[in-house]
Amino acid sequence: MLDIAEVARQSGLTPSALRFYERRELITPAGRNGLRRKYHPEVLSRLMLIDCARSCGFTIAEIARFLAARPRDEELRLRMADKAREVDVRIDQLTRMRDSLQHAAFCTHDPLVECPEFKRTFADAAREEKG
Amino acid sequence: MLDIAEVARQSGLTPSALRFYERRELITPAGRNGLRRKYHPEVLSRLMLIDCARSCGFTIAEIARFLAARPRDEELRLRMADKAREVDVRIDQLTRMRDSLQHAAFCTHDPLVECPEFKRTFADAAREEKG
DNA sequence: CTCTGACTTGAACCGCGGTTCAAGTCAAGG
DNA sequence: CCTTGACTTGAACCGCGGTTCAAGTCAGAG
Repeated sequence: MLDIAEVARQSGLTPSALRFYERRELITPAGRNGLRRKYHPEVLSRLMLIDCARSCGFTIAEIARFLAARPRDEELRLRMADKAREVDVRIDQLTRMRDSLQHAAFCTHDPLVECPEFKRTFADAAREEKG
Repeated sequence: MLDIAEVARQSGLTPSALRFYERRELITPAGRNGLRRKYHPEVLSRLMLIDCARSCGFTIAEIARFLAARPRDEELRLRMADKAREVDVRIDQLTRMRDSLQHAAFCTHDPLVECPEFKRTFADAAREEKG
């Protein structure tokens, strides 16, 4: 069993963030030693999942619903499929953004935003949003 | 020239958001008609760029610095190259997240989070973060 | 048994990205 | 000229994702 400081150290989160996640029902301590929380080591992989989801743009509330999901929850399935499509769109955006950044890091236009190649990227993005 | 309501309509933002962006120096009206802002149509493509950057996880402050960039700003170039690498990592994360979501939408594990295929995804993510 | 210092709680606060509100201005139509 | 209603301002407020603080508890070392 791990205490909160150990979980914090291994997960890279602060104790206050862990308590905050608990209030939002993302994690639960395995038990207490007096007042002090003690955690199963498995909490660490759950925290990794949470971290990954957060950095993919899910809110805390979404993650909580998701973690509580059971296979019968058809509505949630639909939401997940929706989210998968959203994520796909974001992947395209990010891909263009990465290409633009790479170009911008070498481009000599002044100001950089006026670079025609750069502008084309966003024209493409706009076209895709409509089409 | 467009008035603020027209820019709002065409960009999908609210007038208050446009004024907020102005305070943060993301956009500037071309002039005023009395007190009322009037905008060049070009502001719309700038707003699309801003929107794209926002949805790629840039903060308002980052975007402001970026929009003001000139080719001599070597520090900014480095930051952009860094950011390109960060974005690349995020693309990988999102790709895994999309795959997981697609799987989860059909998976029958109860609870869904306990699905081994699902867990593998995050184990992969963890491994990649180290390597 | 006493002390210490890491833990506990709830409540207040923070920065971000805006929105909402009250009060005032003013361009355009009648 | 008068009204109207879309604009203007600054200031207060919002939800999110936490952090910080004050006050209290208590496990374990000495």
